[in-house]
Amino acid sequence: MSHTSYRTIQTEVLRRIRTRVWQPGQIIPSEVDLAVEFNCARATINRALRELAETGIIDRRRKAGTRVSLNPVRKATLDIPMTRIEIEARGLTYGYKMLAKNNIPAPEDVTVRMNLVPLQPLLHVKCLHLADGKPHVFEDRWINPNAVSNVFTAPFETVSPNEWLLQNVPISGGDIVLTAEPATVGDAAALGIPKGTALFVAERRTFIGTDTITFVRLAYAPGYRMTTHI
Amino acid sequence: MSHTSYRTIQTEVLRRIRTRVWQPGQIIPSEVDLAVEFNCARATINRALRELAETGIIDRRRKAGTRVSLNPVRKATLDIPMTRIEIEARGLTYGYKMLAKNNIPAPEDVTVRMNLVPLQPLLHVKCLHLADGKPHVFEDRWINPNAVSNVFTAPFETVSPNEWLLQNVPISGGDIVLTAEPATVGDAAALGIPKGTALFVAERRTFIGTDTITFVRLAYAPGYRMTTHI
DNA sequence: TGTATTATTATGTCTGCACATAATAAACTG
DNA sequence: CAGTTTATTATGTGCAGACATAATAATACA
Repeated sequence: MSHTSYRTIQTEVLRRIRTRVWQPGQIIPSEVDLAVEFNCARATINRALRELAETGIIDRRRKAGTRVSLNPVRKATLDIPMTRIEIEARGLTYGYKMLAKNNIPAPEDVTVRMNLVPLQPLLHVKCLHLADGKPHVFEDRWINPNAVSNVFTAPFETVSPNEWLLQNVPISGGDIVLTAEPATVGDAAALGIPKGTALFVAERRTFIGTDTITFVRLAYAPGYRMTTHI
Repeated sequence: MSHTSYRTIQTEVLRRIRTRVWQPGQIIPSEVDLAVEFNCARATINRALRELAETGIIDRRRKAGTRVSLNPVRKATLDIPMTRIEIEARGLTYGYKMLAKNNIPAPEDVTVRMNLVPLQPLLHVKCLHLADGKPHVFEDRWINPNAVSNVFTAPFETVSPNEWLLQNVPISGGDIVLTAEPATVGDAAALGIPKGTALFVAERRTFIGTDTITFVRLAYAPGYRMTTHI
């Protein structure tokens, strides 16, 4: 066996798990043993298994060894592109319209989520992303000017906060909450749909260090599908 | 600098990207150069950058080199646990109730999605997962008996298909579609909510090789939040 | 001048070795 | 025997070197 790549090993390991040669909860041979079996370096086995562990298929612990996951928590990867790119990737024409821009004290539910003091003034931008002229997603965003000093120079009349922030603010961490909600009056007006329509909603918080940069609620027009694969 | 781990390098690379020392679209020094700068092996730089590339922060291409992503497609990881585990992890009591089980010809929308011939008999199971006695998610599942020969022996009266399949069927892959839908009559009856309520719905297909094992529609009770972080 | 061929180069992967570290098992001790 | 200390061990990480491969740049050629 000459060409023993880490991918070959992954395939074989997956086959053994699928065919129950190695059963859920069971320990599998050590890296050293597998390296002997596959006639390769331990580093190669290590890489193969490390990547599989990242997907949740196997569990690894020092000294305890590697075992097939008992409670398979599969991990799927969601791609979070810029909205413009997402629309253009579907072959549709992207359109953008700013609906409102204010620098106002944020309501409490926003300041709580952003971990800021109540009534702190934040930049509030509402806008609409269009696909082939039709409303695609309604963006309702709060931006912390203290974390993004030059935000007042941003041309949100022509560039979406989504895009401007991605291009102008240092990349950092965040979290995302996906829910289904009935369309509010504001959603309904922006998207041109009846109030109460079931909407796919994503709420995202973005941090830099411990500061919350921005909080955004994205209400997608009916029919939106977020897809991923395992 | 003695302790130059790949994590240290990742942190520093991220810092340079955040602080615009390396700007979006710009090429960054080669692995060899960075190895010299950080006084470590190229393999260490390689690992640091390879992992960052997996998150979409940088783009790497042979010969062309490594550059900071111009259109950052962030990648978030969704955990897909067994429903029982998901509920118990929140400290709630898990409950399960089978609502129906039939071996019937599947409707066309199901056979299409499962890539099967029309009207093929499939095992249809409807059930409810409860959290602290309250409906949590309504599971409407179709199982291909040809791909899961022993499915008729499965005790779906007491164990959910979700759980039984994960424990008993070798899975090779699948895809997930997340949407928001108004509750159907069936959803409403199962979950005890008004028809038309906005529901978070996940549709999952699971494959073994090219065969579709199962197609499931999971309609979550109002208030369900799917969370992830970047 | 446009096209085909041939370097060149940065990343991709593998090896063999070394030491670090966390978690367990074994030994020890009061 | 319970509790603590001390091996032991599988994985985690790092290094130096080698060859593979894809993509570009340079060159040769028609």
